[in-house]
Amino acid sequence: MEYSRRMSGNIHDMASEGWRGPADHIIRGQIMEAADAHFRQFGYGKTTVSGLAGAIGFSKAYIYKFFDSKQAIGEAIAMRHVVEICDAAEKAVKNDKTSPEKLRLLFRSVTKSSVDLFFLERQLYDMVSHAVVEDWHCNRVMNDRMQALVESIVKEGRLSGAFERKTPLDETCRAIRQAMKSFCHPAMLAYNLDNWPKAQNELVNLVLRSLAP
Amino acid sequence: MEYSRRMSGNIHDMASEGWRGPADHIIRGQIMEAADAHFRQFGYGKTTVSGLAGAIGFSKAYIYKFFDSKQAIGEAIAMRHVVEICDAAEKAVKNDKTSPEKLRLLFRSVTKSSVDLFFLERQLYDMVSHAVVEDWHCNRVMNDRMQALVESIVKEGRLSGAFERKTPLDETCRAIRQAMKSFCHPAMLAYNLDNWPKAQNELVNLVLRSLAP
DNA sequence: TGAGTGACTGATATAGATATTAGTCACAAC
DNA sequence: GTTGTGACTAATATCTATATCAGTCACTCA
Repeated sequence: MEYSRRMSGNIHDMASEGWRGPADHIIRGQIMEAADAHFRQFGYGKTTVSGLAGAIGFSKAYIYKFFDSKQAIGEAIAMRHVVEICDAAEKAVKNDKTSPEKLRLLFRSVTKSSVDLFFLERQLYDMVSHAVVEDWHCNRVMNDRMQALVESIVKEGRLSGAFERKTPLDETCRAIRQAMKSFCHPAMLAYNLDNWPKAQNELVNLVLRSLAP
Repeated sequence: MEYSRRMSGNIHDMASEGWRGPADHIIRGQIMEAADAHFRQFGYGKTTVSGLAGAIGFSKAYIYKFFDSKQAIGEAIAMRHVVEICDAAEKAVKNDKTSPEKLRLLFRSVTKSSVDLFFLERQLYDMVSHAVVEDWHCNRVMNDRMQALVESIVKEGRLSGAFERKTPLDETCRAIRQAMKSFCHPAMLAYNLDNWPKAQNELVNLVLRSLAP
């Protein structure tokens, strides 16, 4: 299916909340493609379920054979973009760089993805913001993957001797993510649009100094 | 005057933007007291300039002999609370504690003040939020004072040998304030209400590790 | 000349009637 | 049993007429 190719991992484990009927039905993919296009063009609020149904040549009632609600469709689309952001971040750190470099690249990648979404696909950004602010399921997925990524980098850095080993691992990782929230959280992104590369670089420098052995 | 006693420093330098007529006129004080009470009770949006005027026994037109606009009154009130928060912070670090302790106390004080405002005076908090988000004048004042406070603590810590001296002072201070934004910025406060003492403590620990010589 | 105001305007908010929309269900066609 | 829908309801959004409000100004009164 078109849509599942764009997902990493098992799409059903991550995005199947609010789904109805067969998970791999072809119509589900058509609904999601239509939803993606409509959310991009009109935004989440102005998109109607009837419009979605019309776009793929069915009646509105049929949509509800595949999704619990309009929000469930929104979550599925938001999840795709959240997964894209996470995938890009994982790809950015999957190389031969040092642990400090990886941490730097991780946050640069996430912020870059978010800022791009903010500027290039504002309608989608607004929806993803809602997802984060209202703590949709996809937000949990995002947080878990980010936590895991940070943890793996810090662990690696500790093993290689690049990072200190005294502070408890979980505290360190929580604090790092908290520090970076002022760049990653949608509610803050708007205040850092002008000079985020410099400000973020300085913040990562601080984080790396805190990790020094 | 009642109101100026509650200010530290020169109130005219800080809050006189949008003022009209004599700065020390007794009516100005009455307007501000009425405004403070109305903003507390009804919020900024639901408070009317006519209501303010009626409360002190004058007509609405007279108010405009003292303030450019309703927002100017709002700024003056927001400034009072911003100044209170800053004063509390300065008081919290004016003791014989070590520099690391001071940094810890500084951020604890600011967050505490903000959270208290959030819970106890929600209407005022909403107004102060607007002031910060829309970058009113009082926000500049707040930022400048906070920057100065952080800088003085870091400088002192560097002199005493408690903090490292390699990183440029201004970069260090900017990064520290950026890191703490996820607790100080009104847009983020709501997401950290549940466990801010623990999360903030961990973040300050990280900052202090980054400052270690 | 300074203190104070009624009456005015354009912009904004409110309210209530109207129209869309999300979501369900019984049912038809195959 | 699977695919698909028209008709329905309750909730929500949109529209519009009305009222309120921010802000000004010419004016009065002392």
